Amino acid sequence: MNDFLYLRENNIKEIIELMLEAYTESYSDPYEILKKNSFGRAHHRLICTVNANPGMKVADLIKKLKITKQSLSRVLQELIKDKIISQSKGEIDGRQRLLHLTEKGKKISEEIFSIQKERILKAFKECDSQEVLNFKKVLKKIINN
Amino acid sequence: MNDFLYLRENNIKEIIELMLEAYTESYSDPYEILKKNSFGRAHHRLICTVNANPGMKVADLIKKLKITKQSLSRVLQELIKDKIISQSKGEIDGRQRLLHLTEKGKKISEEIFSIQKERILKAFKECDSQEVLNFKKVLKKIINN
DNA sequence: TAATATATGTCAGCAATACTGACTACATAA
DNA sequence: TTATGTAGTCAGTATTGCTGACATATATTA
Repeated sequence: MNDFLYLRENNIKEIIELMLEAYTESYSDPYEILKKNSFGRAHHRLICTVNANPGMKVADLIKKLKITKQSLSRVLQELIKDKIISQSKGEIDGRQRLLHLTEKGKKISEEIFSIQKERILKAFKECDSQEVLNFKKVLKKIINN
Repeated sequence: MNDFLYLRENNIKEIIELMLEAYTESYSDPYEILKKNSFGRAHHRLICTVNANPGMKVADLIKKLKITKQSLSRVLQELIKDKIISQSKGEIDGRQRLLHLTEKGKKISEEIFSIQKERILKAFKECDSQEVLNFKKVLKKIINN
């Protein structure tokens, strides 16, 4: 018996397309809230990433978002000016600027999240815990490469 | 016993961020091949979606990609001019333009896919069939809302 | 200490992707 | 026939991304 159908080209191709769809849907859900705050896709990605990695340095943010420091800078300075994100000097390496969400930033992040959560929660409620656990495990494997 | 930890806010928040990362990584892998053909992110999304939904109509493509018809048009016309995508008049409804990859389009799509596949295959090889099956199931649930 | 390397920031210009609004052409449906 | 739906187009603008060049502060190395 062939137990490796899940490694077949057609299955992988389908999954790659499903990931595009799931991402496009999930990250367009909070469009209105973002717009209300004059934020776009770039701000969203930045807020979400800093929220998940408090205290990360600028270089790491650039690597994760896969944009140049000049592209990052425009959006980051906007968010710092709006007091959504704060910077602190690295204690070990004083050249680094460590990024955090401010209280205001956390509040907006929660608003955004609460919208995105709806879709995910609805999906997860139709699944059991093992299925969601496996979903998360595979997601992580896709990233760690 | 609480079997619903997987529905908790922090878990969902983490997964939303993982989806952003996995998408960003997966869809930047084939950057060089796209660049070689003078294609960008927009062309990539379009090729991937038409490949997964041969014969889809323009309106459906707009809905899936969540862009305006004007934004779509520029990129679509480029791909039609380059003979990557072809249009045919709908047989039932003559107003529709049904989209297909040409032979050339299928070839490029395969090239792109073969690069993206590497990451996914490597991840899947570290998982068993049930885990991948569950991953796909949950992805689909996230989309169908 | 002096020279070099690293992390970050900034300025200028350009390219790609996306938006709105207005209008046209054609096919279908009422 | 008239109204509606599908697609295409033109013009202008906003956002997000890029490259190249240069500046500043801090850390590391010779």
